[in-house]
Amino acid sequence: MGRVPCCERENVKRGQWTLEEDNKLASYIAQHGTRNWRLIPKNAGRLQRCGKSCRLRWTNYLRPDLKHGEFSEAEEQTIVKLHAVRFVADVIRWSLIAGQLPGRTDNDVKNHWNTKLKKKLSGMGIDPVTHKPFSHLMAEIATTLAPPQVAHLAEAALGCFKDEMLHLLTKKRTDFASAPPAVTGNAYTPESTGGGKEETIEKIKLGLSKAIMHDADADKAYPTLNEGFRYVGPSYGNEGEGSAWSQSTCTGGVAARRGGGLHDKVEDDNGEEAEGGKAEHKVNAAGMFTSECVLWDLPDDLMMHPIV
DNA sequence: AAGTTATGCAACCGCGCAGGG
DNA sequence: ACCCTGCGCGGTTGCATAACT
Repeated sequence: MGRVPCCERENVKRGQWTLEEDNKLASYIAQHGTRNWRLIPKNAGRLQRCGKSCRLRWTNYLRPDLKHGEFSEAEEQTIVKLHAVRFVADVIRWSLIAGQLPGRTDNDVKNHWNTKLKKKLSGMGIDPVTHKPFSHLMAEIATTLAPPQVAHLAEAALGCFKDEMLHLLTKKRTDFASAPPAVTGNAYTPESTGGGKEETIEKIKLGLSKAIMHDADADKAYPTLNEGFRYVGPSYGNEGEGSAWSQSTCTGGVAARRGGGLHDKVEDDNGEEAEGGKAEHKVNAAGMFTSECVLWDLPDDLMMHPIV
């Protein structure tokens, strides 16, 4: 037996809400509150909406305490910080994150994260899922694989990267007349590069290897970027005044660095050692962010928020 | 100016949980 | 113990608009 739908599909309007519908719903809720969403559409001036739709419209848009418009820099930083904590806890609860931002809904926060903040972090060379620099992740992966597997992985990744770069460059119609192989027209195909793919991959691999083998100066701060965003945690590499390239390629032996690994041993409140597992992350989420592997300078009140 | 692509937001979908009967 | 209902949640989709060609 399937799940009973929340409402009859017929005679139920969908899509954008009109001003009239908003007014009906808002005035009804102002008088009667939000008990029993299923009955609200009928009672609120015969709204042809299902109760669930009404609830969403109210909670995400019509509530008088909601804040609309751009997210402030402080709000963005809070989202990123809490997202990092939630990741460690294995659970991203947008509602809890939104709870720290008065006037913002979980939907707001989620959308802002998906459309802007993820790109922002990626642009900084930081993986928005793990909140670690891409270089660090690559190094971590490399340490867990046998050399032939690493080579295959690197080749595959670089092939994708190269294709993407060429796609972008040709799309922008950048003139690389002096940089063979020339890409003719703006219809890029791997073949159109004149067979230089293997060579290019080899060059990039060589460059990567050099970067990875480079001696670490691991305590430099992560580069400050534009738009007021600053990663305040420890450095994962030896990046300096780097471009996105230097951020993502110069790992500087970070694989051996302790503290940021996904499977590092950590201690709980009783000093007992644990390894792996969800509970471990929950217990140590705050601890991790107040120790060497701190990613963001979280204030105590945020850190102490229970992780569910 | 017209067509195409990218972006951001609002809304929807379906699952899981909690509480009541 | 089981079923039903309401609600909350995260993931996804659809659409309007901006940006680009």
